[in-house]
Amino acid sequence: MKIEEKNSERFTTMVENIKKYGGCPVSATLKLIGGKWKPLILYFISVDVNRFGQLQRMMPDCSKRMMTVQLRELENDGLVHREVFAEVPPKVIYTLTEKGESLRPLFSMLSQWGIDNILKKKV
Amino acid sequence: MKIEEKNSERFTTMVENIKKYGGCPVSATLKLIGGKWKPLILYFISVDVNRFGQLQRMMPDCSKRMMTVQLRELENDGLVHREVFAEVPPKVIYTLTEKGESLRPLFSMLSQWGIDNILKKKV
DNA sequence: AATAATGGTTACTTTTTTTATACTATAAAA
DNA sequence: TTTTATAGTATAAAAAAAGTAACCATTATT
Repeated sequence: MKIEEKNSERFTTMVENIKKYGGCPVSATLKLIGGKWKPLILYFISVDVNRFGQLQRMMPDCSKRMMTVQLRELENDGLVHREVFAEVPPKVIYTLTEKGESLRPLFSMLSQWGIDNILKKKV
Repeated sequence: MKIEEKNSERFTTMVENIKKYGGCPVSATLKLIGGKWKPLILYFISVDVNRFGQLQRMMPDCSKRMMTVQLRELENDGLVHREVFAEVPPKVIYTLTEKGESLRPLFSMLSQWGIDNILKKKV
């Protein structure tokens, strides 16, 4: 009897999820929030650093192009809302959607895990 | 008064973490678990699908090379332990380290969020 | 008349990730 | 003696992600 069979009851949940939904739900989530600058962008928007230029000043290592690309992806994934004002010079305000807001507890766990398991070593 | 100043108290936590630890703790965590096949590999190891060939059979779309690369990264990051038995044919068993085990609640949240916010749409 | 401010876009290059294919060692079993 | 099993390596090619730099439109200010 193979281990694959022996333990089969133990991982039906995940395997069934994958079959049922056509992919791993964890990977799917990580795909949305895992972009190089996305956690930081979402975080800053969540504390009302919500304009393109403001975000850039907070993240000087993120190029204009990357900022645009990541913001557009976040928008397309429904995590961020982009509101354009018909003014000159242009004014655009980014806010979290409800879906974006719902990530808060997740981010808080990810952050704490990172502090406890990765970053603290460097102190 | 700029918004950056106005809201400064509101995001000192994250900004201070970044300064204190030299990076965003969320990004740091995502870097460890965000590899294309890592969630699935960690999951299968966690349910004792713990040999190279078994993992391959469970994830036929992950090439041998990718499997090796991801397993080595997980090992180097201290999430997975690799035990080699001096047998022929070779026998290697992968297990979660304590650090790897500590990811469980995180994965459970990531999975639920993905089911609720991404995958359910496809049903 | 030139400059600044905002929020980008476009084209091109470099870097990183992923894929594909072939190859390895050893002992046991057919 | 050829095949099977295990757990990988090595090398090159293709694809995806990220970086760089120049450009754009409009209005107000200098």
